Amino acid sequence: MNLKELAQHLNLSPTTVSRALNGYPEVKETTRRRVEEAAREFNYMPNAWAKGLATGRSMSIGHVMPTSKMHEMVNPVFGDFITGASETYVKEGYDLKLTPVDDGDEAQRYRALRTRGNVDGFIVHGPHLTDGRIALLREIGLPFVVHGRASNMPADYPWIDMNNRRAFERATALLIELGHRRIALVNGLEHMDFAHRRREGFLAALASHGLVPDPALMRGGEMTERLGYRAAADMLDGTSPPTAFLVSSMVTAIGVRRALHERGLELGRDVSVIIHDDDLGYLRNGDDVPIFTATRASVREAGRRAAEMLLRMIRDPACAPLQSLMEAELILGRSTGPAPR
Amino acid sequence: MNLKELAQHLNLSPTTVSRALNGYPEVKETTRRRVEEAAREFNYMPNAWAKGLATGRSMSIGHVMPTSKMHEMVNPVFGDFITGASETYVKEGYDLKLTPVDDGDEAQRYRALRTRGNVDGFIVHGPHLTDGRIALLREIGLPFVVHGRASNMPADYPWIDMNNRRAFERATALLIELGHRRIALVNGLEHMDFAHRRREGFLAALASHGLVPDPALMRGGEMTERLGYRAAADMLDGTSPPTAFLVSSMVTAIGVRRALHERGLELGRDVSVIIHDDDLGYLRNGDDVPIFTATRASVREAGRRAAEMLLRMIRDPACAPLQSLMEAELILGRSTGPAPR
DNA sequence: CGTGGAATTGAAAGCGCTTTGGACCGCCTG
DNA sequence: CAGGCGGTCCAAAGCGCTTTCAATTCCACG
Repeated sequence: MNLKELAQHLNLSPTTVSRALNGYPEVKETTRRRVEEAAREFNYMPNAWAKGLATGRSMSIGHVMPTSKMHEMVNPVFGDFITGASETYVKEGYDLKLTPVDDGDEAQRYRALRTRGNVDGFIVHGPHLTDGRIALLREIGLPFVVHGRASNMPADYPWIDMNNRRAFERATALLIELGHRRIALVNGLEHMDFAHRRREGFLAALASHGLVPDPALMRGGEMTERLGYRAAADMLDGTSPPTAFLVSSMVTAIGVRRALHERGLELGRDVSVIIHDDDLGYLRNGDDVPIFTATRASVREAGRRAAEMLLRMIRDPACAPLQSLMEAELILGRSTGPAPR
Repeated sequence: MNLKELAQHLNLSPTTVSRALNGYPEVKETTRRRVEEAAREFNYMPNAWAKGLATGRSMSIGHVMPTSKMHEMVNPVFGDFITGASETYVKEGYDLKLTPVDDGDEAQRYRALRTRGNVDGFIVHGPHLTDGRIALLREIGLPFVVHGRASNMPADYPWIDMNNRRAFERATALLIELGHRRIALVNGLEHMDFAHRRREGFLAALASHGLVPDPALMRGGEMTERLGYRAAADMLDGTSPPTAFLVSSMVTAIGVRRALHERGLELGRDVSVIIHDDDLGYLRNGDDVPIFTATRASVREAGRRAAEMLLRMIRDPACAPLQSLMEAELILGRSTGPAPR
């Protein structure tokens, strides 16, 4: 059943039916109802391609995930973000188009999505400190929102981010107040912007308490269980082991915990750990009582909001670049305690 | 730059240019080259909407994720599967369209995707033992591939699955051979087909060794860390605790490990654990030496293959339903050992 | 009653591509 | 030389929708 057939059934012109269905004001209320009813009855739905062709809008959003950075991107964070974004899209009638892209032809690919006209906007995932995609997308001229920021770029693009710096600064300060002096940082890959900011927060807190950072207690890498295990193992077996860890992800912290257990150390008594918790659906930080003390911010919520921002910018192209900073909450679990003497 | 403009530049008709670009035989070789060159030069790409409208093919595949089963679906397995599928799609010029769907209007939504004509096929995620989507999709008439199977349905639809039954049967047999008699199963949600099959495999192995399953040692649920912890804690504190665990996921096993450690039990010595390992990118089961003894099958590879099957069926609609069963490999890690006496 | 403006509806021209049904040309065959 | 036949190319008709512009109807009002 297409528009023309539906119109014939109703003894109306396609014009009127189209208008009725799209909420234009110049159609009589009774006609509109008649049309809507018939549309429901025959289960009519406009053909997306024809509509896209006629309107120039595609009603879909491109999420481009770089595959060479796969380890970083195809991770639960990505999944949860996408889910959040989808919740918004589905409400507004948008679709989500996922495009993996090999690192080389990134520009090529964005342009293709543009000129083939099949997305109305982009979400950019996993920005680096310096990230060429921002200039590229601006040049391409389609609305976009970056999940995260790129510290080394002029900050006049649209983004949504969690306040990584503040979160890690607060967490570090908490550990210091608990008496810890040798605090380790197990971070993500530090060319990624979020990890860089976390480190800044960490360093700022140390500095403001007059502590000198020890390079031996800072480690960055892909946030795997293994990284946590290795980093913790090395540090704990070192000459002057840390009494506390700041860990960038739940998964990594599990590795840290493994190293602790292996050495007969008890979490929260012998060694304190604070993690950043993205509040992922399937990897919860305890239920009633959090296992880990954590800075927490829902990445799913970020996805929802990013999508809202993007849609708003699509609807109103004149709109200034929207930006949004989310604060993490600091929640107390059982993994922190006063520094052992 | 659109087709017409390109044609004018070349002093050709749009017809010829279109044919040249789409590899039709009735265009002179020199003309074709001229056209291709110009297309490259002006960076011409056909408008996807127009093309879709004209051809009736959309060059995109729908992945529908049910949001009420979110906990099960939006998990790393889903992410890795998608990644694998994308690798295939991108090679063949397809796009991946992600649609979350509220449980109620599932049928509605599939139909909408169909009649609005914006996908050429579906991948079905997370089949239940009895799953209405299969009949629905068949009725809708678009090609589809199910990731997993639905045991209670006639098996004449296209699917790709891992041999869950065999994997768990082998794993159980291994534990029995190591002398274990009280073996616990910490499974996924057992209305999900994969979990059901795993349990069958587990039971079959017990039976064929003359062992009687103990309901107190079987638990199913969402495969979270917490499930593993709770299940293990309860069972270990019970009247006759198990000496070995069979665990359906890496994440869950981490919870089991936590319970063990808390009780001063050592993995592989006091208690053996075998997991199923989906070989996820960021949650590896060790590197050189696997931490857990595991049945392993790459879910990403499954995604790749599922996509290939689907594309083949799209190209050849007369093609019989493709089906593919992948075997898991059993890898020995450090989490298993002879039963303590 | 006539009239102008608002309300309502339609005809038709795209949107950018594919594809059908020729047209034209050169060349081979009988 | 007529007829036929590949080899190339093009004009034009869609695909199903939106949107501009114009037509028609309906009323209120003078």
